[in-house]
Amino acid sequence: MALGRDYPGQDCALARALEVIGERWTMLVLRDAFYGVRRFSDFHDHLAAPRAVLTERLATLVDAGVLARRRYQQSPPRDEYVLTARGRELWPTVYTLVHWGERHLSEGGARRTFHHAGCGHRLDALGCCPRCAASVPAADVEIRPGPGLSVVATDPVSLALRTPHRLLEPLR
Amino acid sequence: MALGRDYPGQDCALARALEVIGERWTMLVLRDAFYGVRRFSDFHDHLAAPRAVLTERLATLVDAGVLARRRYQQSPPRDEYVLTARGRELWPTVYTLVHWGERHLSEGGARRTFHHAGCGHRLDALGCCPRCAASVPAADVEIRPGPGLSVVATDPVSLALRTPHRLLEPLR
DNA sequence: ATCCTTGGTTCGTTCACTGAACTCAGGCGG
DNA sequence: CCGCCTGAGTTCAGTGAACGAACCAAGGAT
Repeated sequence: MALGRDYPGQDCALARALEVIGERWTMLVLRDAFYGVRRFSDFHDHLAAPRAVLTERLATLVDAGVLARRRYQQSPPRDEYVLTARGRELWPTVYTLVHWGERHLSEGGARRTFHHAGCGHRLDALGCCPRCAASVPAADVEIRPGPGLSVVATDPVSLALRTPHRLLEPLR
Repeated sequence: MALGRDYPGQDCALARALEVIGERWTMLVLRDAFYGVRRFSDFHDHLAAPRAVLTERLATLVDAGVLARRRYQQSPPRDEYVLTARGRELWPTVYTLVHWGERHLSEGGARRTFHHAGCGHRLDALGCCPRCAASVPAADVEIRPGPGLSVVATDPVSLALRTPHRLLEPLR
Protein backbone atom coordinates (compact mmCIF):
# COMPACT_ATOMS: atom_id res chain seq x y z
CA MET A 1 0.00 0.00 0.00
CA ALA A 2 3.05 2.19 0.31
CA LEU A 3 3.36 2.90 -3.38
CA GLY A 4 0.62 2.98 -5.89
CA ARG A 5 -1.13 4.28 -8.87
CA ASP A 6 -3.87 5.73 -6.71
CA TYR A 7 -4.41 8.83 -4.63
CA PRO A 8 -5.72 7.62 -1.28
CA GLY A 9 -7.18 10.27 0.98
CA GLN A 10 -8.12 12.56 -1.86
CA ASP A 11 -11.89 12.88 -1.60
CA CYS A 12 -12.14 14.30 -5.06
CA ALA A 13 -13.60 13.27 -8.37
CA LEU A 14 -10.43 14.40 -10.13
CA ALA A 15 -8.33 11.98 -8.11
CA ARG A 16 -10.77 9.16 -8.91
CA ALA A 17 -10.60 10.03 -12.61
CA LEU A 18 -6.81 10.15 -12.54
CA GLU A 19 -6.68 6.69 -11.03
CA VAL A 20 -8.31 5.51 -14.26
CA ILE A 21 -6.75 7.70 -16.93
CA GLY A 22 -3.84 9.40 -15.16
CA GLU A 23 -1.21 6.73 -15.55
CA ARG A 24 1.59 7.02 -18.02
CA TRP A 25 0.53 6.31 -21.64
CA THR A 26 -3.18 6.10 -20.82
CA MET A 27 -4.16 9.46 -22.29
CA LEU A 28 -2.25 8.66 -25.47
CA VAL A 29 -4.09 5.35 -25.70
CA LEU A 30 -7.36 7.26 -25.46
CA ARG A 31 -6.24 9.76 -28.06
CA ASP A 32 -5.44 6.92 -30.44
CA ALA A 33 -8.79 5.29 -29.67
CA PHE A 34 -10.54 8.52 -30.70
CA TYR A 35 -8.40 8.62 -33.82
CA GLY A 36 -9.74 5.20 -34.78
CA VAL A 37 -7.08 2.83 -33.48
CA ARG A 38 -8.59 -0.40 -32.19
CA ARG A 39 -6.01 -3.15 -32.35
CA PHE A 40 -3.26 -4.00 -29.92
CA SER A 41 -0.58 -4.00 -32.56
CA ASP A 42 -1.64 -0.61 -33.92
CA PHE A 43 -1.56 0.94 -30.45
CA HIS A 44 1.86 -0.57 -29.96
CA ASP A 45 3.29 0.50 -33.31
CA HIS A 46 2.04 4.05 -32.95
CA LEU A 47 2.89 4.61 -29.29
CA ALA A 48 6.09 2.60 -28.90
CA ALA A 49 5.13 1.87 -25.31
CA PRO A 50 6.29 -1.41 -23.79
CA ARG A 51 3.86 -4.20 -24.61
CA ALA A 52 3.43 -5.15 -20.96
CA VAL A 53 2.45 -1.59 -20.07
CA LEU A 54 0.03 -1.44 -22.97
CA THR A 55 -1.56 -4.72 -21.93
CA GLU A 56 -2.03 -3.43 -18.41
CA ARG A 57 -3.42 -0.04 -19.47
CA LEU A 58 -5.92 -1.57 -21.86
CA ALA A 59 -7.07 -3.94 -19.11
CA THR A 60 -7.48 -1.05 -16.67
CA LEU A 61 -9.53 0.91 -19.18
CA VAL A 62 -11.72 -2.10 -19.92
CA ASP A 63 -12.24 -2.68 -16.19
CA ALA A 64 -13.24 0.97 -15.78
CA GLY A 65 -15.74 0.73 -18.61
CA VAL A 66 -13.90 3.24 -20.78
CA LEU A 67 -13.02 0.71 -23.46
CA ALA A 68 -14.82 -2.47 -24.44
CA ARG A 69 -13.04 -5.53 -25.71
CA ARG A 70 -14.85 -7.01 -28.68
CA ARG A 71 -14.17 -10.07 -30.80
CA TYR A 72 -14.11 -8.97 -34.39
CA GLN A 73 -13.20 -12.27 -36.00
CA GLN A 74 -13.46 -15.86 -34.86
CA SER A 75 -10.64 -17.56 -36.67
CA PRO A 76 -8.06 -16.78 -35.67
CA PRO A 77 -9.69 -15.21 -32.60
CA ARG A 78 -8.95 -11.49 -32.56
CA ASP A 79 -10.21 -8.78 -30.23
CA GLU A 80 -10.36 -5.04 -30.66
CA TYR A 81 -10.67 -2.27 -28.11
CA VAL A 82 -13.37 0.33 -28.74
CA LEU A 83 -14.51 3.33 -26.74
CA THR A 84 -17.73 2.92 -24.79
CA ALA A 85 -20.23 5.74 -24.23
CA ARG A 86 -18.41 6.47 -20.98
CA GLY A 87 -15.11 6.61 -22.82
CA ARG A 88 -16.46 8.87 -25.54
CA GLU A 89 -17.42 11.35 -22.82
CA LEU A 90 -13.72 11.89 -22.26
CA TRP A 91 -13.47 13.63 -25.62
CA PRO A 92 -13.76 17.15 -24.15
CA THR A 93 -10.92 16.40 -21.77
CA VAL A 94 -8.69 15.03 -24.51
CA TYR A 95 -9.59 17.81 -26.91
CA THR A 96 -9.05 20.69 -24.48
CA LEU A 97 -5.66 19.31 -23.55
CA VAL A 98 -4.62 18.87 -27.19
CA HIS A 99 -5.82 22.39 -27.85
CA TRP A 100 -3.77 23.77 -24.95
CA GLY A 101 -0.70 21.93 -26.17
CA GLU A 102 -1.15 23.27 -29.70
CA ARG A 103 -1.54 26.81 -28.40
CA HIS A 104 1.38 26.86 -26.02
CA LEU A 105 3.83 24.12 -26.84
CA SER A 106 3.74 23.72 -30.62
CA GLU A 107 6.31 25.54 -32.68
CA GLY A 108 5.65 25.78 -36.39
CA GLY A 109 1.88 25.66 -36.33
CA ALA A 110 -0.70 23.10 -35.33
CA ARG A 111 0.13 19.47 -35.93
CA ARG A 112 -3.50 18.54 -36.42
CA THR A 113 -6.67 20.55 -36.72
CA PHE A 114 -10.18 19.55 -35.68
CA HIS A 115 -13.28 20.49 -37.60
CA HIS A 116 -17.03 20.09 -37.38
CA ALA A 117 -17.67 17.34 -39.90
CA GLY A 118 -21.02 18.87 -40.83
CA CYS A 119 -19.85 22.33 -41.81
CA GLY A 120 -16.06 22.13 -41.91
CA HIS A 121 -15.44 24.93 -39.41
CA ARG A 122 -12.58 24.61 -37.03
CA LEU A 123 -13.50 23.88 -33.42
CA ASP A 124 -12.95 26.48 -30.71
CA ALA A 125 -11.12 26.09 -27.40
CA LEU A 126 -13.89 23.98 -25.85
CA GLY A 127 -14.57 21.81 -28.88
CA CYS A 128 -17.61 23.74 -30.06
CA CYS A 129 -18.34 24.78 -33.62
CA PRO A 130 -18.28 28.60 -33.82
CA ARG A 131 -20.61 28.56 -36.82
CA CYS A 132 -23.19 26.18 -35.47
CA ALA A 133 -22.78 27.45 -31.89
CA ALA A 134 -23.04 23.96 -30.48
CA SER A 135 -20.71 21.48 -28.85
CA VAL A 136 -19.56 18.78 -31.24
CA PRO A 137 -19.48 15.14 -30.09
CA ALA A 138 -16.43 13.14 -31.06
CA ALA A 139 -18.32 11.24 -33.76
CA ASP A 140 -18.92 14.52 -35.63
CA VAL A 141 -15.33 15.70 -35.51
CA GLU A 142 -13.02 15.50 -38.48
CA ILE A 143 -9.29 15.50 -37.84
CA ARG A 144 -6.98 16.90 -40.52
CA PRO A 145 -3.20 17.15 -40.75
CA GLY A 146 -1.92 20.63 -39.88
CA PRO A 147 1.05 22.67 -41.10
CA GLY A 148 3.24 21.70 -38.16
CA LEU A 149 2.95 17.95 -38.67
CA SER A 150 6.27 16.31 -39.27
CA VAL A 151 6.55 13.66 -41.97
CA VAL A 152 9.06 11.29 -40.43
CA ALA A 153 6.72 8.76 -38.83
CA THR A 154 6.14 5.74 -41.02
CA ASP A 155 3.88 3.49 -38.97
CA PRO A 156 0.49 2.66 -40.52
CA VAL A 157 -1.46 4.75 -38.02
CA SER A 158 0.57 7.89 -38.71
CA LEU A 159 0.24 7.30 -42.45
CA ALA A 160 -3.52 6.88 -42.21
CA LEU A 161 -3.78 10.15 -40.28
CA ARG A 162 -2.11 12.07 -43.11
CA THR A 163 -5.51 12.35 -44.73
CA PRO A 164 -8.64 13.84 -43.14
CA HIS A 165 -10.48 11.32 -41.07
CA ARG A 166 -13.57 11.27 -38.90
CA LEU A 167 -13.01 10.43 -35.24
CA LEU A 168 -14.03 6.99 -33.96
CA GLU A 169 -14.10 5.54 -37.48
CA PRO A 170 -11.73 2.57 -37.61
CA LEU A 171 -8.53 3.28 -39.45
CA ARG A 172 -8.78 0.19 -41.61
CA MET B 1 2.58 5.20 -10.88
CA ALA B 2 6.15 6.07 -11.65
CA LEU B 3 5.62 8.17 -14.72
CA GLY B 4 8.55 8.78 -16.97
CA ARG B 5 9.02 12.35 -17.96
CA ASP B 6 8.63 12.49 -21.67
CA TYR B 7 7.15 10.80 -24.70
CA PRO B 8 9.89 10.93 -27.30
CA GLY B 9 8.81 10.24 -30.84
CA GLN B 10 5.25 11.39 -30.35
CA ASP B 11 4.74 14.27 -32.74
CA CYS B 12 1.62 15.38 -30.97
CA ALA B 13 0.48 18.34 -28.94
CA LEU B 14 -1.11 16.02 -26.41
CA ALA B 15 2.22 14.34 -25.71
CA ARG B 16 3.88 17.75 -25.29
CA ALA B 17 1.14 18.81 -22.89
CA LEU B 18 1.45 15.59 -20.91
CA GLU B 19 5.16 16.15 -20.50
CA VAL B 20 4.20 19.27 -18.56
CA ILE B 21 1.07 18.25 -16.67
CA GLY B 22 0.92 14.47 -17.04
CA GLU B 23 3.20 13.43 -14.23
CA ARG B 24 1.89 12.02 -11.02
CA TRP B 25 0.40 14.67 -8.67
CA THR B 26 0.66 17.50 -11.20
CA MET B 27 -3.03 17.66 -12.07
CA LEU B 28 -3.93 17.71 -8.39
CA VAL B 29 -1.49 20.57 -7.87
CA LEU B 30 -3.27 22.47 -10.63
CA ARG B 31 -6.67 21.70 -9.17
CA ASP B 32 -5.52 23.09 -5.83
CA ALA B 33 -4.09 26.16 -7.54
CA PHE B 34 -7.50 26.82 -9.09
CA TYR B 35 -9.08 26.32 -5.69
CA GLY B 36 -6.89 29.09 -4.32
CA VAL B 37 -3.94 27.24 -2.82
CA ARG B 38 -0.70 29.14 -3.27
CA ARG B 39 1.77 28.13 -0.59
CA PHE B 40 4.07 25.15 -0.52
CA SER B 41 2.92 24.00 2.90
CA ASP B 42 -0.75 24.20 1.91
CA PHE B 43 -0.14 22.11 -1.20
CA HIS B 44 1.72 19.64 0.95
CA ASP B 45 -0.85 19.45 3.73
CA HIS B 46 -3.72 19.02 1.31
CA LEU B 47 -2.11 16.57 -1.11
CA ALA B 48 0.08 14.52 1.21
CA ALA B 49 2.53 14.09 -1.65
CA PRO B 50 6.22 13.72 -0.78
CA ARG B 51 7.88 17.10 -0.40
CA ALA B 52 10.58 16.26 -2.93
CA VAL B 53 7.97 15.40 -5.57
CA LEU B 54 6.05 18.57 -4.82
CA THR B 55 9.20 20.67 -5.13
CA GLU B 56 9.98 19.11 -8.48
CA ARG B 57 6.45 19.44 -9.85
CA LEU B 58 6.18 23.09 -8.86
CA ALA B 59 9.53 23.78 -10.51
CA THR B 60 8.41 22.02 -13.70
CA LEU B 61 5.21 24.05 -13.81
CA VAL B 62 7.10 27.28 -13.22
CA ASP B 63 9.56 26.38 -15.98
CA ALA B 64 6.66 25.69 -18.33
CA GLY B 65 5.06 29.03 -17.54
CA VAL B 66 1.98 27.47 -15.99
CA LEU B 67 2.70 28.80 -12.52
CA ALA B 68 4.63 31.89 -11.49
CA ARG B 69 6.67 32.09 -8.33
CA ARG B 70 6.11 35.36 -6.55
CA ARG B 71 7.58 36.82 -3.39
CA TYR B 72 4.74 37.87 -1.16
CA GLN B 73 6.71 38.97 1.87
CA GLN B 74 10.30 40.01 2.37
CA SER B 75 11.02 39.03 5.92
CA PRO B 76 11.18 36.18 6.26
CA PRO B 77 11.35 35.71 2.49
CA ARG B 78 8.34 33.69 1.33
CA ASP B 79 7.22 32.81 -2.17
CA GLU B 80 3.84 31.74 -3.47
CA TYR B 81 2.87 29.89 -6.63
CA VAL B 82 0.09 31.43 -8.70
CA LEU B 83 -1.44 30.41 -12.01
CA THR B 84 -0.36 32.42 -15.03
CA ALA B 85 -2.64 33.21 -17.96
CA ARG B 86 -1.28 30.09 -19.64
CA GLY B 87 -2.06 28.06 -16.55
CA ARG B 88 -5.57 29.45 -16.25
CA GLU B 89 -6.23 28.19 -19.77
CA LEU B 90 -5.99 24.70 -18.37
CA TRP B 91 -9.25 25.24 -16.51
CA PRO B 92 -11.40 23.56 -19.19
CA THR B 93 -9.19 20.47 -19.05
CA VAL B 94 -9.32 20.28 -15.27
CA TYR B 95 -13.04 20.99 -15.18
CA THR B 96 -14.06 18.46 -17.82
CA LEU B 97 -12.05 15.77 -16.07
CA VAL B 98 -13.58 16.59 -12.67
CA HIS B 99 -17.00 16.53 -14.32
CA TRP B 100 -16.33 13.13 -15.87
CA GLY B 101 -15.18 11.77 -12.52
CA GLU B 102 -18.26 13.11 -10.77
CA ARG B 103 -20.52 11.57 -13.40
CA HIS B 104 -18.97 8.14 -13.56
CA LEU B 105 -16.90 7.48 -10.47
CA SER B 106 -18.64 9.27 -7.60
CA GLU B 107 -21.05 7.32 -5.44
CA GLY B 108 -23.33 9.32 -3.20
CA GLY B 109 -23.58 12.48 -5.26
CA ALA B 110 -21.16 15.16 -6.35
CA ARG B 111 -18.39 16.07 -3.96
CA ARG B 112 -18.25 19.63 -5.21
CA THR B 113 -20.41 21.64 -7.58
CA PHE B 114 -19.36 24.49 -9.85
CA HIS B 115 -21.48 27.52 -10.55
CA HIS B 116 -21.40 30.68 -12.58
CA ALA B 117 -20.56 33.30 -9.97
CA GLY B 118 -22.66 35.88 -11.77
CA CYS B 119 -25.96 34.03 -11.87
CA GLY B 120 -25.48 31.00 -9.63
CA HIS B 121 -26.38 28.42 -12.26
CA ARG B 122 -24.54 25.16 -12.28
CA LEU B 123 -22.03 24.69 -15.10
CA ASP B 124 -22.66 22.15 -17.84
CA ALA B 125 -20.35 19.39 -19.08
CA LEU B 126 -18.01 21.82 -20.85
CA GLY B 127 -17.94 24.46 -18.12
CA CYS B 128 -20.48 26.75 -19.75
CA CYS B 129 -23.37 28.47 -17.99
CA PRO B 130 -26.65 27.08 -19.38
CA ARG B 131 -28.49 30.30 -18.50
CA CYS B 132 -25.99 32.74 -19.92
CA ALA B 133 -25.05 30.43 -22.81
CA ALA B 134 -21.41 31.36 -22.52
CA SER B 135 -18.24 29.66 -21.39
CA VAL B 136 -17.19 30.71 -17.91
CA PRO B 137 -13.54 31.53 -17.20
CA ALA B 138 -12.10 30.14 -13.98
CA ALA B 139 -12.19 33.54 -12.28
CA ASP B 140 -15.99 33.60 -12.60
CA VAL B 141 -16.56 30.12 -11.21
CA GLU B 142 -17.78 29.52 -7.69
CA ILE B 143 -17.08 26.16 -6.11
CA ARG B 144 -19.49 24.83 -3.48
CA PRO B 145 -19.42 21.71 -1.34
CA GLY B 146 -21.70 18.98 -2.72
CA PRO B 147 -23.80 16.28 -1.04
CA GLY B 148 -21.14 13.59 -1.57
CA LEU B 149 -18.34 15.44 0.19
CA SER B 150 -16.99 13.57 3.16
CA VAL B 151 -16.21 15.44 6.35
CA VAL B 152 -13.17 13.60 7.59
CA ALA B 153 -10.41 15.81 6.19
CA THR B 154 -9.15 18.34 8.72
CA ASP B 155 -6.38 20.20 6.92
CA PRO B 156 -6.89 23.96 6.51
CA VAL B 157 -7.46 23.75 2.76
CA SER B 158 -10.24 21.19 3.10
CA LEU B 159 -11.83 23.24 5.86
CA ALA B 160 -11.73 26.42 3.80
CA LEU B 161 -13.41 24.60 0.90
CA ARG B 162 -16.40 23.69 3.09
CA THR B 163 -17.84 27.08 2.28
CA PRO B 164 -18.53 28.45 -1.23
CA HIS B 165 -15.48 30.05 -2.71
CA ARG B 166 -14.57 31.73 -5.95
CA LEU B 167 -11.81 30.05 -7.94
CA LEU B 168 -8.34 31.64 -8.01
CA GLU B 169 -9.06 33.71 -4.90
CA PRO B 170 -6.44 32.93 -2.27
CA LEU B 171 -7.73 30.76 0.54
CA ARG B 172 -6.38 33.01 3.29
C1' DA C 1 7.09 -28.28 -42.50
C1' DT C 2 8.12 -23.81 -41.89
C1' DC C 3 7.31 -19.01 -41.60
C1' DC C 4 4.50 -15.01 -40.46
C1' DT C 5 1.17 -12.27 -37.92
C1' DT C 6 -1.33 -10.98 -33.83
C1' DG C 7 -1.44 -10.50 -29.17
C1' DG C 8 0.43 -11.16 -25.71
C1' DT C 9 3.99 -12.89 -21.14
C1' DT C 10 8.58 -13.07 -18.76
C1' DC C 11 12.44 -11.10 -16.86
C1' DG C 12 16.65 -8.39 -15.62
C1' DT C 13 17.83 -3.55 -15.50
C1' DT C 14 16.90 1.20 -14.81
C1' DC C 15 14.38 4.86 -12.96
C1' DA C 16 10.87 7.42 -10.37
C1' DC C 17 8.10 7.69 -6.08
C1' DT C 18 7.94 7.19 -0.99
C1' DG C 19 8.62 8.36 3.83
C1' DA C 20 11.51 9.77 7.20
C1' DA C 21 15.20 12.40 8.65
C1' DC C 22 17.89 16.40 8.13
C1' DT C 23 18.91 21.45 6.83
C1' DC C 24 18.59 26.32 6.80
C1' DA C 25 17.03 30.95 7.54
C1' DG C 26 14.27 34.10 9.92
C1' DG C 27 11.24 35.29 13.79
C1' DC C 28 9.86 34.96 18.71
C1' DG C 29 9.45 34.26 23.82
C1' DG C 30 11.94 34.43 27.90
C1' DC D 1 21.58 35.29 24.18
C1' DC D 2 19.33 30.61 23.92
C1' DG D 3 16.29 27.53 22.43
C1' DC D 4 12.22 26.67 19.86
C1' DC D 5 8.98 27.26 16.01
C1' DT D 6 7.60 27.75 11.09
C1' DG D 7 8.07 27.62 6.15
C1' DA D 8 10.34 25.66 2.53
C1' DG D 9 12.76 22.85 1.12
C1' DT D 10 17.11 18.71 0.41
C1' DT D 11 19.02 14.05 1.17
C1' DC D 12 18.75 9.26 1.18
C1' DA D 13 17.74 4.22 1.43
C1' DG D 14 14.14 1.16 -0.03
C1' DT D 15 10.65 -0.27 -3.31
C1' DG D 16 7.65 -0.62 -7.01
C1' DA D 17 6.82 0.67 -11.79
C1' DA D 18 8.54 1.26 -16.56
C1' DC D 19 11.68 -0.28 -20.08
C1' DG D 20 13.09 -3.27 -23.82
C1' DA D 21 14.51 -7.46 -25.47
C1' DA D 22 13.48 -12.13 -25.68
C1' DC D 23 10.24 -15.63 -25.60
C1' DC D 24 5.55 -17.92 -26.44
C1' DA D 25 1.31 -19.66 -28.73
C1' DA D 26 -2.52 -20.16 -31.93
C1' DG D 27 -3.89 -19.93 -36.45
C1' DG D 28 -3.20 -19.02 -41.32
C1' DA D 29 -0.17 -18.72 -45.61
C1' DT D 30 3.40 -20.83 -48.71
